[in-house]
Amino acid sequence: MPKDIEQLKELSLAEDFGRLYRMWRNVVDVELSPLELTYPRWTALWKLLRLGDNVSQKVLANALEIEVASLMRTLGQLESQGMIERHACRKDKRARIVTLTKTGKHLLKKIEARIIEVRIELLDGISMDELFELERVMNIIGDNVNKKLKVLDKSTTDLI
Amino acid sequence: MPKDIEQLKELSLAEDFGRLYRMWRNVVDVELSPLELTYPRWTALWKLLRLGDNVSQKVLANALEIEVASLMRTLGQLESQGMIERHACRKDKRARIVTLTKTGKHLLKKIEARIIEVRIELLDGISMDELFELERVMNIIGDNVNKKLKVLDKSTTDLI
DNA sequence: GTAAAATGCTTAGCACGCTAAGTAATAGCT
DNA sequence: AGCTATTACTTAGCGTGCTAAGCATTTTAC
Repeated sequence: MPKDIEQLKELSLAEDFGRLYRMWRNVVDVELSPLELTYPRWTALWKLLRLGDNVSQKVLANALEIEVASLMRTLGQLESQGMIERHACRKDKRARIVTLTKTGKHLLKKIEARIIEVRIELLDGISMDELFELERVMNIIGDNVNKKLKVLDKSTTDLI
Repeated sequence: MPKDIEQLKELSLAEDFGRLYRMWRNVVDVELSPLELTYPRWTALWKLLRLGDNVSQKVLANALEIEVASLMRTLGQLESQGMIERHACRKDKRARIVTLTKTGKHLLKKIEARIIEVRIELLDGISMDELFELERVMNIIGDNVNKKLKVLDKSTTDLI
């Protein structure tokens, strides 16, 4: 897969990813700010619903593609807002199971339509095929990064 | 551009953007850590070189797609590392012009090859055409976000 | 020419990602 | 069964993005 070095120099793909992420989050934040919901909060609620509303913190963090440690703050906020509850798992006392409260479910119903509308607006002019292609290419990059990180990790542990 | 609502619900594009950005940054951080260079630092140096090494902080921030305020910390660090210098612009005393020092230029020469190698590795399996297509689609999303933000901004200032 | 608006920088403090280190519970090995 | 490694969570603190507010300078409008 030979590439033109000069073109590669002018790329700023990673910055573009970061920028799009921040911009997108910003739009949704503005949209949902009347409901006291920030981006990490509503995505957690949203994902929780889609996962079946009865999963451990670890499973939820994986689905959200963030670290468990990063999720803790958000879950704490949602809990004190009365949107979710956390209770110890019976089978595995280490794990804490997260569930939506009635309030949380109710809120989700209210925002669902808005979220979808925003997605449609922000993806205007892009076909589903182009979208899947976008995801495909991004997944390749993700895989490459993981491969690379594994190598880098190995090269440091080798020194021990 | 009609879209399948159910498919849209399962998307997590913004999260993917964020994840890729963090992962990519992480790889480069590990690669360049022996040189005391973090991601924002070397990208600033890199972009500065490409802009001609004699630009205001504002121009640099724009090129890096971040806010001037965010750039300040990084420039401060680079300055105290002796990589760049900032001096008042003669024509406009408000502006501060950023230039690479000899040390900075020297360092850039050293890392240039590494940066390109990493890009090639992380983009393995993706053709230049696919890459341009990726950028094209991402730009559309960026434009849509900007349009949307403009509308949202207007709708709040209208209330004043 | 001066008052008002805009611009460029700076500082201060927030948001949300991360890693590192610690604890309790579980799983695996002999 | 008991020792060790692993797992799930938690806490603490960092990094890098942001907005808000303030200052000095420049530009614009009258």
